Amino acid sequence: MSVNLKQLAKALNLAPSTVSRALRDSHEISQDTKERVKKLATELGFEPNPFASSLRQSKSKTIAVIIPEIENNFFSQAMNGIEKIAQSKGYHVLIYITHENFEREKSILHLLRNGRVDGLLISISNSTTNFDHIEEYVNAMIPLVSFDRVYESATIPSVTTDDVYAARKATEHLLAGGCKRIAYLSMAEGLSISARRKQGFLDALKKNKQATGITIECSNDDEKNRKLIRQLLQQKQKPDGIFAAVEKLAVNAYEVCHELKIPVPSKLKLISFSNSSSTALFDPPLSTVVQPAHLIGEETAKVLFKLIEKKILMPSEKKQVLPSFLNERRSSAGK
Amino acid sequence: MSVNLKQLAKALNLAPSTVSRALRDSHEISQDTKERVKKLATELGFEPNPFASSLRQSKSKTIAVIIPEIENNFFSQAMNGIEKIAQSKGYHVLIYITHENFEREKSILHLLRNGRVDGLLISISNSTTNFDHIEEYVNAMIPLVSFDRVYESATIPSVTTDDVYAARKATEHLLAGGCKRIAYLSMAEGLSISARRKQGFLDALKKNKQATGITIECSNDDEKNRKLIRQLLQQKQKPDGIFAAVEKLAVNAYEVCHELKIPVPSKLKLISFSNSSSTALFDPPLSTVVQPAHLIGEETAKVLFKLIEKKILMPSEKKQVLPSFLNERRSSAGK
DNA sequence: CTGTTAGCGCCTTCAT
DNA sequence: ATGAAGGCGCTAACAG
Repeated sequence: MSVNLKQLAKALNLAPSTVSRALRDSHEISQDTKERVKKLATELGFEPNPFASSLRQSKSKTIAVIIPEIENNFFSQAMNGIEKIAQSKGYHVLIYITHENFEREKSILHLLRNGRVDGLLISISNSTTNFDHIEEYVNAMIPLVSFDRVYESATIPSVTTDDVYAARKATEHLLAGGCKRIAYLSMAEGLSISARRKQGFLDALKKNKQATGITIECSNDDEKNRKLIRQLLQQKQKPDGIFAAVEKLAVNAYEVCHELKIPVPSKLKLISFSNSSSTALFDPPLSTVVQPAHLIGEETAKVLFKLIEKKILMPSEKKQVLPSFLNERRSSAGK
Repeated sequence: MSVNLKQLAKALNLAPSTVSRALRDSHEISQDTKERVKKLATELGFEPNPFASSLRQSKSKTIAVIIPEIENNFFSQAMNGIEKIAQSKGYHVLIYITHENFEREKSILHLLRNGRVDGLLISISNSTTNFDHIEEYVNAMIPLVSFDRVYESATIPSVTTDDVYAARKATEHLLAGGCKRIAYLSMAEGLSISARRKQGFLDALKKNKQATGITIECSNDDEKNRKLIRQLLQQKQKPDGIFAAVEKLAVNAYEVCHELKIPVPSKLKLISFSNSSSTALFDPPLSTVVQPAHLIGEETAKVLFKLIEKKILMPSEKKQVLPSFLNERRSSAGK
């Protein structure tokens, strides 16, 4: 391949150790040699072999990001934020997609327990029920931070949004618009996040005695979801409001509304968690609860780097909660 | 950290090399020892140090993906396809986002010229005009495949869609719907892909003498784009059709149409390149040219792995062209 | 079938 | 301010 330290040293009539120090700006090298070394290094396009230095220093300058999916605005925005911080720190980013598969998540984590990365960021798959594979990292003292879909543990830092609050606000918004019977479309129970959003939904209803709530468990299967929603909207006691826990389900709901020609928002109001900006162009424009995904990514990465650099975390950084934003649009407009 | 090969060997009363071979299923190790070794290895949770073996074998089992952005359905879908193939091959994936910045692209490529990865996939930034940094890889014999936004070079394999054809088809679709004056909204000239789409647009118009075309150069700035489109739609000779080269611009066009209350498709027909499935819910549903992004990702990765494994590429694999799909929806419905 | 030896390229003592 | 030597953990070549 290309030139290595030894060759560079020979070309300069210096010892490899001197060259190594010069390149790393050691104070015990004369200004003169430093310049000489750096000049030739760039000329020859020298780049230190990352494996040799990782092996020697046992650190990789690499982090891993493990996410359930990437074709999802929330995760791609978070990824963007993470990559930005990592790049600014001179770190490399490995990406792993679990496809919501617990076994895959386990085996990826297992794979990374060997020093390949200096730390990892994870958003947990929705099929994950056991957290031993995460606990292992705590024991192994490898920095790990979880975000959004977090593992609720005292020892692992996390960055989330206040899903309970946001879901309550969204539900209250529907109630304020006059909804009396609201359906909550949820995805994958067992996920902390899903439980929290449902909690907020129920909290809002509890405080409002005139309204009732229904909960519909949906899945990743669009066809099945539409069927469920179709049944929901065709029964005698049909809802006048729908709160979708994830954008995908709002899309399914829209599809059914279009199909059954149910006027939104006059007969049915809709709101959903979503990070897609084009929901503004939906027919009608979809009201959304937007999570600060990019910021979540940035903050998660920042916390990880503090851990990697062995800095002390402020108490507020250990469990960071960022506010979501309610975007009121026509789909939930009051009468 | 955890246990290493030497310790494992000592615990088994074997030489490190024997253990190494046993774990890699070498044919010259007895079934008996293999089992003994593997048993203890999993018991102790042994994972070989990746840097030591990468250093020794000078291969990293890692590829890099360099893309202009990730908050874009095309790229996140392509990424998904790439990651899928890489995972099936047991490879790790490093992700780098250039944010359409040429300098960043250059420095990332520079950074990777040292063996950190066994090969790379790149989709070129739209501010890239010089390709020396790519040529370097050809000279260094490091496998590199470009996709979608490719560098047109005889030596570098690529995977694209037939943008000329797809753009021509989309334009012809507008013409068939009765459009006489079509505006083409383009992003970032200088990009091969943009040039190709424009070419297809012009080709279609050339064959149709009754219609004329206008070209509008847009940018990444939504505000400016809307202003340009507003001007376009308010002039005396306004277009009756718009073809957006990227989804972002279609969104801008929709925004302006809503704002100016221009009825789509009766007064203005719209079509756009896009990989967002929720365009079906737009008001009105947006006609799109959809690229097979996931497949492009898969194919690109497959070609890269053939290169890495030093397999011969079939002629058809060197410059792979996959078909896009025209999704006719209401926004471009004929009168 | 298993062990011994050497070295991948770098960084870090320890000398000078 | 510079050099020499050793070793990070693994694997491949060479013995036996």
